[in-house]
Amino acid sequence: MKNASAPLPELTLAATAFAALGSEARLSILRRLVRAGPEGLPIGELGEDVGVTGSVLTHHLKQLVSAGLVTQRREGRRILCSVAIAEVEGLSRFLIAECCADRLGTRPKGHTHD
Amino acid sequence: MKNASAPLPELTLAATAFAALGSEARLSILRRLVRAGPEGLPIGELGEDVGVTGSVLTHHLKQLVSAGLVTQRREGRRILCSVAIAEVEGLSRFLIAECCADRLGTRPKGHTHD
DNA sequence: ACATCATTTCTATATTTATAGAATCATGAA
DNA sequence: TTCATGATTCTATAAATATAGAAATGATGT
Repeated sequence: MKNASAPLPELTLAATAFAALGSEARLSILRRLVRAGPEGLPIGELGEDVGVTGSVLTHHLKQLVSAGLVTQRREGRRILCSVAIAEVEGLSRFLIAECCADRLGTRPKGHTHD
Repeated sequence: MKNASAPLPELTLAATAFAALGSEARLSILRRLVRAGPEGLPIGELGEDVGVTGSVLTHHLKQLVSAGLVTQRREGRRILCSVAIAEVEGLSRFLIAECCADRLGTRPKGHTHD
C-alpha cells in the first residue's frame, strides 16, 4: 500500500523555497537585499556586491523569485529587487511549526526548550 | 579586487541546512520525525511511512544528518532517527534574523511582527 | 534611427544530486 | 556458526543545477 501518493502543496512550496535558500550565492543575494531595504537594489549593483553577474545572476534570481522570496519591479532601464519579507517570515514559521507546534501531545517528558 | 573571496562559515552552514530541507522527500522525513518525538523512529519504519526506502532513504538521511538537522543512535540492529530540534529552531531564527534584525533603521513603516 | 546600458535568453559544458538494484556489513537470535 | 534482519556501500544511470560566453531583447537618451 502506497502512502506517499500526492504530497501536500504546502510541502512542495516549502521545499521549493528551502531549495532556493540552499546556496551560498543565493543566501548572499538575499542578505544583501535585506540590507537594501524595501526600496530594493538594481540587479547590476546587487551582482557587483555579492560577486555574481550576468547570466548566472539571472539564474539565481529566477529561483528566488519563483520561490516567492524576492520580488522585482522595473524602474527605468534597471530592475529593482527586494526581499519578500512576509514570505521569508512565513517560511521561518513553517520551520518552527514543523518542529514545535504539535509536540504538545506527543512528548513523553519535558522538552520545551531542550 | 575580489569581493566574494571566502564566505562566512555561518552562511555555508545555513546554505547546507537549507539545501537539506529543499526536497519534498526530506521535508516529509523531517515532518515524520518531528511527530515521532525525541525517542526517534527506526529508519525502516520511517521509510515505510514516507514512501522512501533502501539506498535512496540512506542518501536523504545522510544529508539531513550531515546538515545537523537529524541525529541517529543505534538500538539493537536498528538505527533510531530524531530531529535535532535546536538546530531547526536555530535555522528558523537565522531566517528571521536575516530578514528583520537590522531593519530597525531601514524600515519605512511599522513591521515588527507583521 | 542610433548608441548605450541593463538584463535576459541561448547554447554548451561541468558538476551535483536523485534513483535504484545488487552486494556487503553489522547486529542479534537460534 | 549459521541465519535473518536492518541498514549501508557500490555501481550505474538519469535528471537537475551551476557556470559562463555570446547573442538578443528592452529601455533611455541623443
